[in-house]
Amino acid sequence: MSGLFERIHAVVANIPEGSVATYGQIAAMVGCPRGARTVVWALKCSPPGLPCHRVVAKSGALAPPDIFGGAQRDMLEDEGVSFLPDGRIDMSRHQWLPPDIEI
DNA sequence: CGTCTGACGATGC
DNA sequence: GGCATCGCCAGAC
Repeated sequence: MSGLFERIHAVVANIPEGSVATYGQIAAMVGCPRGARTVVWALKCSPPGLPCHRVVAKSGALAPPDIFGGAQRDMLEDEGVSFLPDGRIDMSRHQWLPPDIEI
């Protein structure tokens, strides 16, 4: 795990179904409290199999439609995530509370 | 080494 | 509460 890059992927891979994490939250978990944008970059280079659709903005807003072809909301709803009328995630219900910090 | 990129976050208006 | 701006970080070139 030499790179922050790989730690970010490890954390994202541990987000359970039915929960979501924010960019800033993940950044903090890997030791970069203000590295939200680094997480964005890391997800851009995310390997296949990584549930990057479970990473959203702190406000509950999803990624732009072209990123997941508009399927992000479907995938999340399929996992049990509920949405507000705004089209944003109900963060108070679904934001991931990590049981243990990933090293 | 300087510059650019990114799906953000906090702040200020 | 929504929008604009600045800040922030790491990897690619």
